[in-house]
Amino acid sequence: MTDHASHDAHGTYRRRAISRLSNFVKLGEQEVAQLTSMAGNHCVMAKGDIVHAQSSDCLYLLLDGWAAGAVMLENGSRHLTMVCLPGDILGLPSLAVRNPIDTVVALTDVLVCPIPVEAIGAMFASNPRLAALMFLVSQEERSLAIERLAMLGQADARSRLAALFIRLRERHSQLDKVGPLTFLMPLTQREIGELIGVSAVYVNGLLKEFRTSGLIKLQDRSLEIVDHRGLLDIAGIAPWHRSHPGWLPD
Amino acid sequence: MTDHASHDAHGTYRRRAISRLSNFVKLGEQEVAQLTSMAGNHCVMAKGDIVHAQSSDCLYLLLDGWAAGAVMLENGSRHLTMVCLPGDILGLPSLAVRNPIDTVVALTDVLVCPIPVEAIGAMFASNPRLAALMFLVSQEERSLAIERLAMLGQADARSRLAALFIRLRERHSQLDKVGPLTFLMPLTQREIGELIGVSAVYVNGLLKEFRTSGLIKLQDRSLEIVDHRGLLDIAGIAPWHRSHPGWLPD
DNA sequence: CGTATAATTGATAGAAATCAAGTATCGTGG
DNA sequence: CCACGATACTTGATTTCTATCAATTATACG
Repeated sequence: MTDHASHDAHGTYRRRAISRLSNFVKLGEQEVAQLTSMAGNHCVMAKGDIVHAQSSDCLYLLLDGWAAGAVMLENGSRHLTMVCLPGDILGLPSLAVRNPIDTVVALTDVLVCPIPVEAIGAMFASNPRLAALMFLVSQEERSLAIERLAMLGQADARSRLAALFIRLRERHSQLDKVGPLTFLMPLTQREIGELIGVSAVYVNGLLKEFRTSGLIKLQDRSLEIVDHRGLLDIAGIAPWHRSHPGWLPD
Repeated sequence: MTDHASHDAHGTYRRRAISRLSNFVKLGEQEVAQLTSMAGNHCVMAKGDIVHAQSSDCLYLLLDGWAAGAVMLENGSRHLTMVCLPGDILGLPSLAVRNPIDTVVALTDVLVCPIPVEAIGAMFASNPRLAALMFLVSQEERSLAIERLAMLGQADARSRLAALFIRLRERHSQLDKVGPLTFLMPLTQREIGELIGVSAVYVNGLLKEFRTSGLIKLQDRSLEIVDHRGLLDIAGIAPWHRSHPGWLPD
């Protein structure tokens, strides 16, 4: 994460981020170009920074690093509602609501591109296919949120932790096709607890259990999915499959 | 709910449903007409029916009655992820994903209009303002889901029940401006439990507590919010405020 | 009027939080 | 290179919240 600026001068990060979008539907050259042009100059933010708050009048395309949607409750605790990986657009939900829910915090140092909201409106007018794609991506994230909601309501902490690892791996492998079973997982135990709704102490015990059961290996912020089938069984979920709708315009 | 068909011949239910959309941004006459025309002939479904499953190739506009997004977990339990009121569009999240999450069940007898997905694609091409509005509405629902997610993860059952009643009242009063503090609330205690992630037995105890504390009155499926401020305090949330963005096309 | 569903109440069990204390681990500056 | 503080992790004891079980009483429904 030291060399962001110079790398992105070549558009490396932008291409990677946009490729995650275009694996939903095929995009033409000029559409990729339009997406690229919507995002302004990249900027770096430090771990712990608030990338997006309610007051902001722009969205952000995450180019590198991990972020998370965060909700601060009045009782003082924080919940992390989703993990954001490169290619995610940050701040969409807050377009519709004035309430200060859905802030986005950087979990690592991150590289982002601001996207003015006017560019979103312009995109709806000028390129309905891209608009529909953004709509679709947003529905996918909503579906993921619905799944987390259901598991938080009805499944125990063990299942929720297994589901977290499975979905993280799936989303991560959209980015880097190589070595999809081992990847950098920079979440602290506290953050994992904030994601699945348990205390950090309890996360610690679950991780110990997962390791001794041979489900995962986790050290130095590197996570290896050892027994994928076992994790699926514990989570009680199926692998995620995007649809490839034929109804998009163009 | 006996006379749906004849009433909707006059478009009463359609106008009410669409008015809930248009309180987000002002819609012109012809836009309302286009929205109305997208929805096909209404049909009635019975309490308990599955309104929308994954395989379906159309969405539904809910005209009357209550429905809910439901997730069936492999452990046999069911979670209700959102309450759907007239004016809600059912089935949007499943546009992006093949997994069979997000079914919609009728909590009462309901009146719905099917909307073919091709009509959504056509709307993106022909009326970007309506498309952006649907995008916005969807982001609002995502924000509501994010809030439920955070409360389920970090707040206790008492807070979650209070938050449920508050948000239900707010959404209900978008429909019927009269008597917003008392309204028909057809959820059973079991369904409330499936919404806030606790057992029906525990819901029973919480309701008893709410009644004796003078927070609510609840009988014959009619809910009265007696102490709104008290509920807000227990829930630890603020009233919901839609934004009125100026960036929509047209 | 019988039957299924919903609501209520009490007793017990289990899941996860909190409290407390201690041990890495790491970046920073002397 | 080491000392230092801050953050992250680990472990065990105790408490709180909520589930489950069991039994009873409404309430609706054909």
